[in-house]
Amino acid sequence: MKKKSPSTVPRPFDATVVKSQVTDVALVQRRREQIVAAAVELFSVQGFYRTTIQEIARKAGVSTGLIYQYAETKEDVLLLALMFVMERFRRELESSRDGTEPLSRLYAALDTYCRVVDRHRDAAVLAYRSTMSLPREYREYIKQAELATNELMAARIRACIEAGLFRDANVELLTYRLVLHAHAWSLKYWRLSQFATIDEYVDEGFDFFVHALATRKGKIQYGRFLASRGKPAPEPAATATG
Amino acid sequence: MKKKSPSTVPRPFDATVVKSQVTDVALVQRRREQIVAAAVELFSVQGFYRTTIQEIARKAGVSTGLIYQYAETKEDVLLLALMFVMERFRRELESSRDGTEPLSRLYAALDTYCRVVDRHRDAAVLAYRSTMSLPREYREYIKQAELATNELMAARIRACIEAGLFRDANVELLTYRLVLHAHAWSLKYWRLSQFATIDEYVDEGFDFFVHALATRKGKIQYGRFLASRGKPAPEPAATATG
Amino acid sequence: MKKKSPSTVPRPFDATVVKSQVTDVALVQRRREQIVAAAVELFSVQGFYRTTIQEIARKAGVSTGLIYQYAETKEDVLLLALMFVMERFRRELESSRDGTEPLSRLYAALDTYCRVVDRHRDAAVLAYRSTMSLPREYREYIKQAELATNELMAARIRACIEAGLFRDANVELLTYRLVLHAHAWSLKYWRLSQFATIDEYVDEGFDFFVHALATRKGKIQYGRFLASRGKPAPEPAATATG
Amino acid sequence: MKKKSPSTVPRPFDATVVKSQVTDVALVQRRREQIVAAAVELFSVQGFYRTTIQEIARKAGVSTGLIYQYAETKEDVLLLALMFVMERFRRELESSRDGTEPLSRLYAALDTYCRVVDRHRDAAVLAYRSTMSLPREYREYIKQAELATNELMAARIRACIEAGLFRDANVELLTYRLVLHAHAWSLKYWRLSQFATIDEYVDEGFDFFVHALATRKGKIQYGRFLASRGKPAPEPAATATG
DNA sequence: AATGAATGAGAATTCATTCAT
DNA sequence: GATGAATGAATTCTCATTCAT
Repeated sequence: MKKKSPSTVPRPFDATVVKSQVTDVALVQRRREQIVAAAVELFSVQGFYRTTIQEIARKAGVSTGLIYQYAETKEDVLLLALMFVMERFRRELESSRDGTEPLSRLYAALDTYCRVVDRHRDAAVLAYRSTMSLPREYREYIKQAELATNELMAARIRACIEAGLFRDANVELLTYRLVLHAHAWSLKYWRLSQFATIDEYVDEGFDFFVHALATRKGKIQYGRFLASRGKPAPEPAATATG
Repeated sequence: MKKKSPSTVPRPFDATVVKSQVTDVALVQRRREQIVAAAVELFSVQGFYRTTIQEIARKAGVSTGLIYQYAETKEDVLLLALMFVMERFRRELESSRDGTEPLSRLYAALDTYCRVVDRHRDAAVLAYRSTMSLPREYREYIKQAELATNELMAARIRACIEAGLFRDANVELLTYRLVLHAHAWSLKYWRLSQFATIDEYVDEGFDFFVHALATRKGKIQYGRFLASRGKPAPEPAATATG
Repeated sequence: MKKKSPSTVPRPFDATVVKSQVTDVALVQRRREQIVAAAVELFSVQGFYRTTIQEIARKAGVSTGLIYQYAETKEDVLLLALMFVMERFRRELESSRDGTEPLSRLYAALDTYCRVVDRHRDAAVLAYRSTMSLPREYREYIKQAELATNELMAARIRACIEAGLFRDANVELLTYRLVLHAHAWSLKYWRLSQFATIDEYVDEGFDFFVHALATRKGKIQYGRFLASRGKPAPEPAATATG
Repeated sequence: MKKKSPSTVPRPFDATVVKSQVTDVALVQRRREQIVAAAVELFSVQGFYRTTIQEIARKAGVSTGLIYQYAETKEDVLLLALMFVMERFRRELESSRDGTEPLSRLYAALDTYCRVVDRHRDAAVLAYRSTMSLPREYREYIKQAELATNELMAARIRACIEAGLFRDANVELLTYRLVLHAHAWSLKYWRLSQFATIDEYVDEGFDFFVHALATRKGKIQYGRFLASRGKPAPEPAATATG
C-alpha cells in the first residue's frame, strides 16, 4: 500500500509488516486490495469472528488457499483491513481542501473527517470493535496509524492557537475531542442521526468547539467565517459574551 | 435483578428477558451474579469470542451444564453481562451526590460518570466491542439501557438551561458530548492518560463544556463554583471574553 | 496405565505425562485404552501421518471431540500408543518364566522377547517408524522406556557373566545385540521368515550368542541346557574347538 | 543413473522406474541429483511428511513446478531419495579395499559398511522410517536394492566358510546379523555411542562374529589378522577354548 | 524447460450445547 | 438442581498438484 521504505522501522500503514509468499510486489498489492475489499465489507457487517476465510475468499472471487499466500493468519487479514481503512481515512483527510485562513482550514478538516466517517460508517466502527481481536503487537501499528492521522488535525488546531484565534490549551486533548466527534457519528449513529443531519452535526460540533476556545479575535474571525458561508453570522452564545 | 414486569415490553435492565430453567427467583439472581461476575471479567480481558463457556464456568466455580440452566445461549450470557455492566453504571451514576445548584449537580454527574468508567475501564470498553456480538433483537435492550442512563445526564443539562445558565441547545447532542467524554477515557485511555489524570480530565471536560455553553449568568455561577472548590476562579478563556 | 506415582519425576510408562481434561482416573484409563487400541492398529498399518483422528475415533467407536478430552494433540495419541506398546512388551517380558539356571533364564528372556515381537510385529515396527514423529521432548520418554525394558535383559546377561559362564564383556552392547535380534524379526520379517521359523530364529540367535561368549564352563552348561530340551547336545562349533 | 534396460522388469537402483516429462537423459540425471540431494537432507532431518515439495524446491534452488517435471508424485521423490541413499551405500561398499585373505576381506566389508552408516546416519535411519510411506509397489524396489547390497556381504561370508575358517551356517541369517550390526549404529546411536567409538564398535562386532563362527583354523587366522593390525593377538575367549 | 501463482481437498482442533446420572 | 463427559459441526490452515506464461 506504500512503496517499501529504505528504513527498517516499519511505519504506520506499511503493509509489508504482513509477510507474503508471493514476491511480485505489484501482484501483492493488487491481490491484497481484492482480499481486503471483501474482508472490510464482511468484517464490518458481521464482525471478525463471525466471518470465515471461506466467505472472504468467495466474496473476493479467489480460493481460500490464495489468501494464505498473501497473509499468514486470519489476524493478518484483519490487520490489512484495518490498515486499509485507516489509510483511506488519512488519505481523504490529507486531501481536504486547503484554504489559508486557520479557522477555515480547521473546519475543512473536521468536515472532511466527519464525512469520511459517514461514508464508511461500518468501517469506522470496525476499528473500534476489532482492534482487540489483533495480536498485541499488531495493535501498536494501529495506534501509530491513529496518531499519524490525528496529527493532521492537531496541526490545524495549533495554527489557530498560534494565530491568536484560540486560547492556549492542551492540543492533544483537543485533537481527541474533534476526532471523537467524528467517530461518534459512526459509533452512535442510531441515535445521533435522529437529531441532526451530517451537515448539522459538523456545524454544531465546530460551533461548540469554537465557542469553547475562541479568543475575542477568534470570535470575530468566526463571524466572518460564518458570513462567508452565508450563515446567520454571530451565534447567540457569541453575543451572550459581548 | 428486578421483579418480573406484568408488561410484555421488556424494560431496560430487566434480566427476565433471558429465560432460565430454574424457577426459584432468588436462586436465579444469585447464580446469575456468580456467572456474570466471571463472564464480565473474562469478556473484558479476552473479548467475547475468545472466551469459552468452559472458562466462565471454571472461573465462576460451577459446571458448564449449570450455566445452561440460567441462560439459553452464550449470547444470553453476554447480554446478562452487558446489562450488569450498564446497570452498575446507572446505579453508581444515580447515587452521585446531589446538591441543589444546577451547575454543581451537572459537574457531579460528569465526575461520577468518568470515575465509574475509570474504575471499570475494561467493562466500559466491553460495551463498545461486544454489542455487535449480540443477536440484533438483544441490541435493542442495550440501547434502551443506554438511553435510560443518558437521561440522568440530560436532566441535569436541562436544568442548567432552564436556570438560564446555559444557552439553549439540542440537549440530546449535548448529552452525548458529555457521555462520550466519559467513554473516551476508556476507549483512548492509552493516549489520554499521557496528558491528564482522571481529575484533570474531568475538570478540563467540564470547563470546556461550560465555556461553550454558559451565558453571562452561567459564567458568574461557574466562577463561584470554581471558587467553592478552591480553584483560581475565572479561567483564562472567561477573562478573554470579558 | 499405572497408578500415579507420588514422585514428581515422570517414570517410563507413566501416561500422566499426557494431560487429560477428564478427571476421573478410572475413566481416563478406560477411554485411553479404547482410543489407543484403535490408534495402535491404524498407526501400525497406515503409519502416523496417513491415519486421521477421525479414523481413530470411528474405529474406537467415539467422537472426534472425545479424543481431545483425553489427549491434547495427535502427537499425544502417538505417545500413548507407543507407551502402550512398550509397556506391553515390558510386561510380557517381565512375566517370562523364571528358572534358576542363568543360561535358561537368559534363553527364556530372549525367547519371550522374540515371541512378543512376533505376535505384535506391526506394533514393533511402529516404534521404529514413528518415534521421529514425536516432539523431541516426548522421545525421551520412549528412550527411558526402552532402557527400562533393556535392563530386564541386561540383568540376565550379567548373571551369566557373574556365574562364570560368559567371558567378561560390555553388557550394554551385548544387550542391544539380543534386543536387536528380537527387533530384527519384525524389521526384516519379509526376508528372515524365508529362512527360519520363529523357533529356529530364537535358537539360532541364542546359539550364536553363547558360542561367541561362553567360557569352557559356559559351554558345558550350554550342552546340558540343550540336552534338557532334547536337542542333539553339543553343537558342531563346540566340538570344532575341542 | 543407469541406462534403460530393455527388460521390463526394473532392476534395483534403476531410476527409470520414475517417469520424467523431460526426455534429455543427461538433464534428467543432473536435475534429479539436484532435487534428491535436497530431499535426502530434508527427509532425513524432518521426515517425509513434515517436508514439503516447496521446501525441497527452495533448498534445491529450483521451482516447485520443476520437480513435477522429473517426478510424478511426492512419493516418487522419496523413492528417488531412497534409491540414491542405497546406491551410495552399495557403491561405497563395493569399493571397499580388497585384500586376498577372506577374513580381512570380510572385515573390510563390515568396516566400510559401518563407516558409511556412521557418515550418513540420518540417511540410514531414513530408510527404516520412510519405506512405509512408499506405495506398496515401490517398496519392492527398495527390497531388491537391499538384497543386492547384502549380496556383497554374503559373498565374503561364503568365502570364509569355503576357506574352512567358519563353520557352516545359514549365510542369509549371518548376513543380516552383520548388516544389522551396521544399521544399529544409526538406529541406536544415541545409546551405543555412549559405550563405544565407531572404531571400537566395528572391532567388537567383528570379534563377536568371529568368536561365534570360527573353526580352529579360523581362529589361527584371526590371530594373525589381529597381529597384522598391531592388536594384542588372541583374545581371552580364544584362549579359553584352547 | 522453467517458473511460481493458484487451487481446493483434507486434517487437526475447538467449543457451544446436550443429556444421562 | 447440579455435574461434567460426550458430541460433531464448524473453522483455520496446509500443501500436493496443476497450468498459464
